[in-house]
Amino acid sequence: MPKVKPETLALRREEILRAAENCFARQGFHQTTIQDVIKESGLSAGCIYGHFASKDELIQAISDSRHGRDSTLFAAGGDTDDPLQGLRAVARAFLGDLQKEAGLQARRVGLQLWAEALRDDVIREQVASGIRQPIALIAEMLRRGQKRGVIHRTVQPRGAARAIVAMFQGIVLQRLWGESISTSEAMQVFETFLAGLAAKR
Amino acid sequence: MPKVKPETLALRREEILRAAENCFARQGFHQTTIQDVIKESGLSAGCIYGHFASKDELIQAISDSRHGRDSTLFAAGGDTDDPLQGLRAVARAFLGDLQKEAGLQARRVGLQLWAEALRDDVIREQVASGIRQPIALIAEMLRRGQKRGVIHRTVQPRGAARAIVAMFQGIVLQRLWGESISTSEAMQVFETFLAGLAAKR
Amino acid sequence: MPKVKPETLALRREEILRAAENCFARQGFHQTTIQDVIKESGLSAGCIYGHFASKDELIQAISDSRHGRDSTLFAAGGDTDDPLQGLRAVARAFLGDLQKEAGLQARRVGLQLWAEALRDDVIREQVASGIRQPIALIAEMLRRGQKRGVIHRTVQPRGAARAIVAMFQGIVLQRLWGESISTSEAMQVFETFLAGLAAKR
Amino acid sequence: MPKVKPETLALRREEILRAAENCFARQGFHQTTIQDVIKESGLSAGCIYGHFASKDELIQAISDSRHGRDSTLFAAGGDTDDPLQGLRAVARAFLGDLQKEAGLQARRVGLQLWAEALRDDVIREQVASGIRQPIALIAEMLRRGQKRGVIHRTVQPRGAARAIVAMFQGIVLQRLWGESISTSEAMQVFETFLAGLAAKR
DNA sequence: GATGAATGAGCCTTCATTCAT
DNA sequence: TATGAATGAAGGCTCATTCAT
Repeated sequence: MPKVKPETLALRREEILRAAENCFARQGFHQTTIQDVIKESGLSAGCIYGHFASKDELIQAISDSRHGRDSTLFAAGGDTDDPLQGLRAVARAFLGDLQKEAGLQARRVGLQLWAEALRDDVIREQVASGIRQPIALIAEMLRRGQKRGVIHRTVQPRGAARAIVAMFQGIVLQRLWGESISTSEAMQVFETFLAGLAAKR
Repeated sequence: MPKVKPETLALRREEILRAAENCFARQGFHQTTIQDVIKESGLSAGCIYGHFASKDELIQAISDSRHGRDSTLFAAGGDTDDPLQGLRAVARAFLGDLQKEAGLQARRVGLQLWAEALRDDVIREQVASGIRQPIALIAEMLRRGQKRGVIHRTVQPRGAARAIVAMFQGIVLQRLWGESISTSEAMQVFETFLAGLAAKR
Repeated sequence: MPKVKPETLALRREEILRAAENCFARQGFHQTTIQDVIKESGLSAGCIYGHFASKDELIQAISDSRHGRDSTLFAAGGDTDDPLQGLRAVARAFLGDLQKEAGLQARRVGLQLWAEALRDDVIREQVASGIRQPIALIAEMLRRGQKRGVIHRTVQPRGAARAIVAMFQGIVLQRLWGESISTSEAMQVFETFLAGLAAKR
Repeated sequence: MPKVKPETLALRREEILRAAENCFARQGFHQTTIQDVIKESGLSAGCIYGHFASKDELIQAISDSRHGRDSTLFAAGGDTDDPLQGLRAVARAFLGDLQKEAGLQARRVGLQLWAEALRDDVIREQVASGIRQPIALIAEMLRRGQKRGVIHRTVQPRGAARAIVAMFQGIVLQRLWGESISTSEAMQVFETFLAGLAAKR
C-alpha cells in the first residue's frame, strides 16, 4: 500500500534529523529556525512537516536519538569483573568520546537538552533516565566490589555512583566551554578518587 | 538638578533585573518575552528599555549579576588552615545553597547561561571565569595541603580541583532535574573522595 | 522544479509595488505603515517581506521604478530636427502628463523622493540623474540649434537647459499643490521663453 | 501676573524653534524625534511641551516662521520702476540667498514643507500663499512694464510670473541636491528669458 | 516653569505552519 | 510525496506624550 518503501521514509527522516542536529548544535533550539533546517537539509518546508508535525516534535526526536547514546558508553565497563577496572573503562570511554568532534557535537545538543529539561517534562524524563541508568550501573558495580572486598565498606554505592556521574557531567560542561582536558590527565585524577573508593587505602 | 535620587535609578534597575530573573528561571531566556518581564515587573516597555537597551543586554546583566555569586560561596573555605576542613566547608556551603529556593532559582538561570555560553562569547567568558576562580582556589588549598603533608603528594592540584568543581556542577544539574540530594548524604560521599586525596590512606 | 512560473513572481512584486505606491502617494513614505500596504494590497506581511527585505527596500524599489519615467517623457522631442519644435514637443508631453491622474500620482511620489533625496544618498543619486539626463538632452538640442542658426548664439546651452528643467519642476510643484495649470496657457507662456532663445528676436 | 517676563517666554520659544529647525533640516520632520530636539536644544521634554502642545504644532510653527521669508526676498524688486531691472534685482536676491548656508538650511526645511503640503491642508495653504504673493508681485511688475511698453504686449503677466517663480523653485531643488549654481551664470541665463519678455526683441 | 522617568499604543519584522500545485 | 509562496500571530522595540517632583 505505501508507495514508497518504508526504508526510504526512515532514511529521509534520518536526513532531516541530522540536518536539524547540526543546526541545533550550532545555534541552539530556539535560535534555529525551520528555515535553517531547510537550508541545511536541502529539503523543503513541506517535506519536513511531512515527517515531523512541528518544531517541538523535531526537538523531541533529537532528544530521543540522543537518549541511548550514553548507555552505550557506560556499557563499556559492564564486561569486567573488577569494579575498579570497570570504572576505569567507563571513564576512558567517556573521556575518549569527548575528544572526537562527533562526541562534542552530541554533547553540545545534550547541553541544550539539559537546559530544556527545566521546562519540558518529557525531555526532563529522558535526560533524567539517561543518567539514572549509568548511576544504577555504577552503583551495582560498587556493590559487587564491596562484596568482593575491593571497595571500601563505608562507601555508599548509590551516592558515590551519583557523584561519579556528576563529575563526568561537569567535565562535559568544561570541555564544551573550550577547556582542553586530556584523557591521560583526567584519568590520573580519576585514580585519586578511585583510591578513595578502594578498600585498601 | 536631578529630581530623582540616583539611588532610585539603581533600585529600579534592580527591580527589573529581579523580574527578569524570575521569568528567565521559569521559562528560559528565549521563551521569555519582554511582555512577560513587563507583567512580572508591573512596569512598562518604555521603562524597561530606558534601563536596558535590549533584551540581550538584560540577559547580559543577569549573567553579570550571577557572576559573583559562586565566588562568595567558594570563599567559605578560605579562612581555614586545614585544606580538608576547607574543602568540607566549601562543600557544605555549596550544598546548603542548593537546598534554598533562592539558590535553586539562581542555578536555574545559571543552567541557561551554561547553555548560552556555547553561542555567546561574553557569557562564555563569564561562565568560564566563574569556574576558573573556584578551581584556582581549591588547587591552592590542595597545594598548601601537600606542603603540610595532609594531601597525598601524587595528587595533581589543578586537575583534582577541576574534578571537584565538575562534581559540584553535576550535582547542580541533577538537583535541578528534581533529584533530592540531601546535604548529609552528599557530604558523606564527599568524604570518600577526600579520603582519596588524603596523605594517609 | 519551480511549481510557480517565474513570471508570477514578478507579477506579485509589481502588485506589491503598485499598492505601496498608492499608499506613498496618499500618505508619504513615513506616514505609510506596512499595515497600510498590507491592506491596500490584500496580501500578508510575510508575503510582502518575502519580496522586499524591508520598508526601505520598498521605498528604494519605488524610486527605481519612477526613475525611468521622465526619460520617456523627455524622449518626446528627440525625433524632431528643429530644436524649437523639439522643445515644444517635450513641453507638451510633460504638461499633458500632468493632466492625467496617473501622471499626478507619479509626481506625488516623486515629490516625496525629492525631499527624501536630502537624506538618502541612493535616492539623491537617482533623482539627480533623472534630471541630468533631460538637461543633457535639451542642452544638446540647443547646441544643434545654434549650429543651424535657429538658437541665439549667446545662449548657454547647459545653463538654459537647466533653467527649462527647473521651470518644469516648479510647475509640477504648483500643480501638486492644487493649482490648475492648463496646457494651452502654459504652452503660450513657454513660447515667450522660446522667443528669448530664438536667434531672430 | 505672569511670573516670567513675556519676552523671556518668546525667547525660549525661539530657542526651541531654532533647535527644531536644525533637526528638521538635517533629518526631516518624521525622522526627527522629540528626543533629538531635546538634545539639540539642551532643554527637557516637559519644557518643550510647555511651549508647544505637540510635535505637529512644532512643525506648524516652523512652517509659520518660514512663511514670511520669501516675501522679504521678492520685495527686493519692488522699489525699481523698470520691471526688467526689478526682475533682475529679485533674481539676484534669490540666487544670492542660495549661496549662504542660512538660506540653504531654510530651503531644506522648505522642501520638506513642500512635500508635507500634499497631506496637510494648513501647510499647503501656507506654502501656496507663499508662492501666490511673489507671483502676484511679478505679474504686477510685468503689467506695469507692458503699460510702459518695456514688456512685450503678448506676454501673459500671470502665466509668465508663475513660470518665473517655478524656475526659481526648480533651481532651489537642484541646488539642494548638490548642484553648484553660480549666481553669475544663472543671471546670464535669466537674461535670455528676459529677452523673451522684452518688447524689443 | 522646568525636569526626566514612566507610559503604552503601535511600528517593523520574523517565523512556525499551511496548502495549492 | 515534495515544493515553496503565502499566512498571520507575536515579538522586540520606539517615541510622542504625561505628570509627580
